[in-house]
Amino acid sequence: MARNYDEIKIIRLAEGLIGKTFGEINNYAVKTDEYGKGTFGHIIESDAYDYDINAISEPDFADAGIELKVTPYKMNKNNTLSAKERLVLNIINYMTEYKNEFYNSHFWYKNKKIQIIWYLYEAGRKKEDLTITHQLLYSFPEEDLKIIKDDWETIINKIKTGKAHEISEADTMYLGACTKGANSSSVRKQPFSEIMAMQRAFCLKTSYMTQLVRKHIGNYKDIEHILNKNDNSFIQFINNVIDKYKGMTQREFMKLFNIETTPKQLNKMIICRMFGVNGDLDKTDEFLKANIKPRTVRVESNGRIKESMPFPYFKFIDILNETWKNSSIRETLGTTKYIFFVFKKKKNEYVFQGIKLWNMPVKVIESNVKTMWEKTKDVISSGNIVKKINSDGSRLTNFPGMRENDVCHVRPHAINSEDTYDLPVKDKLTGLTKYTKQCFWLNNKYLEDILKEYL
DNA sequence: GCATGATCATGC
DNA sequence: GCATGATCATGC
Repeated sequence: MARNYDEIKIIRLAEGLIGKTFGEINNYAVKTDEYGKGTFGHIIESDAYDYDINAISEPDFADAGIELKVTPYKMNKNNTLSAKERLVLNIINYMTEYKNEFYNSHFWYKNKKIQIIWYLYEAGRKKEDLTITHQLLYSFPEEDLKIIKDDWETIINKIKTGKAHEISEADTMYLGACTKGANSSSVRKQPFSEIMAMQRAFCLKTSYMTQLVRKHIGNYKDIEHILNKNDNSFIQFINNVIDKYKGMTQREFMKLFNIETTPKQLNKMIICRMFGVNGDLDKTDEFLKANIKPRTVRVESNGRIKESMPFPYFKFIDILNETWKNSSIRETLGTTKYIFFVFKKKKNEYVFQGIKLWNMPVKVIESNVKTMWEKTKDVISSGNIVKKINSDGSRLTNFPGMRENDVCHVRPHAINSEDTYDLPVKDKLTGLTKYTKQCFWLNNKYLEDILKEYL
C-alpha cells in the first residue's frame, strides 16, 4: 500500500495522468495480451503512484483515506456519454460486515473518498492506446449518501435474514452488490444460513456512474431532481407522494393537473405530475442514478391485468452474438428496479391504488428468462422464425410464447409489421431476410402474481 | 377469455 | 426517425 501520500499529492499525480495513454504510463513492457481485467488499475497503481499492487483491505492510500479507482466511460451513438461499467468496490465479507453500523463499516472505511480516474473506452482500439481524460476526487454528496446508507442497510438485512444467496444488484438504488469472482463457483459462507452465497462486492451501479460521468465530463443538461434536501429516504419520499394521491380517479387527476386530453399514456402523465416533474419521471436524476423504471399497470374490475408488459426490444443479430452470461436481458433484469403504479377500474373509472417497487429475483432470471432467451436464440440461429402464415396474412412464429413460460415470452413490438430488423439467418419458410421487430414481454399472469395485493 | 399479432403516441 | 411505454384487435 502507499504511504506518505497526502491528498494534494494524490490529486497532482491524477492530474498529471490526463491526456496520457496507458501505454505511455506503463514503464514496463507489458504486452497487449497481458492486459486483463483490472490491469489498467494495476498499471496506474504500480507505475503512476509507484506502489505495490494490493488486495489489502485498507484504502489504497491509507494515510489519506483515499481509494483509487480507474474506470472507463464511452461515447454513445447519439453523442451522449455513459459509464461503461459499474464501479466495483470492496468485496463484502458476509461473516463480518453485518456486525457493523454504516459509519464503522468496512465499506465506509474503504470508500468514503475515491480518487476516480476516467479513461475513454473505444471499441476496437488497442488497450494501451486508450487515453485517460478526466479525474475527480469524489466524496458522496449528502443527498446521495442518505440513499447509499439505506442501500447498505438493505444489503446487510439480507445477510442478517440468511438471504445472502438471494441478493440482487437490483435490490438497491445507488449502491449495489454485484457478483465478483471468476465464475458461479466463487461462493462464500454466510452467517445465518447454510446455503453458500455468490461472492459479491459493493459497487456503484452503472446508472449511478453514468450520471456522474455526464455531470463531470460532459453532456450534462439540467436534469430534474425530485428529492429535497430534507427528504430522508427515497422510499419514504415516494410513499409520502403515494399516500397523498391514493384513491383518486383519473378524472380527478385530470382536473387537479389540468390535463385536457386523454391520450394512451394518460396514467403515465398522471404519475409524472404526482412527482411535480415536467418531463419524464424516468429521466429525473434520482430515477436515472438508481436505474428505476416507472410503469403504469391497469387492473380491470374483475381483478385481472389484461396486458403483458414489454421490455426494450432486441435486435436479432445482437442475440446471436451474445452468450447468456453476457446477454443484455440478463444484465438489464439484474440491475433494473421497476416501480409499478397500479390503477384499478372501479365503477368505470381507473382509481390509483398505490405502487410496488419490484425487481426480478435472480432465481427467475436464471430459470424462466434464461429458457426463453435460449429458445429465442435457437429460433433465430436456425432460421425457423415463421411457423405458419394465417389466412389474414399475419404470421405465427416459433418464438417462445406465453403457453410455455410462466414468466415471459416474445412478441412483436414495432410500428407495424413492416417495421423490421435484419435476420442473421434467413427464414426457412418465407425466405425473409428481415423480420418485424420483436421484444421480450412479461406475462400478464406473472404481473398479476407480482401485484396480487392490488387485485 | 386467452394468446398472439399488430399498432399507437410521445419525446428526444 | 427511432426508442420506448402503452394499448388495441382478432381468431381460436
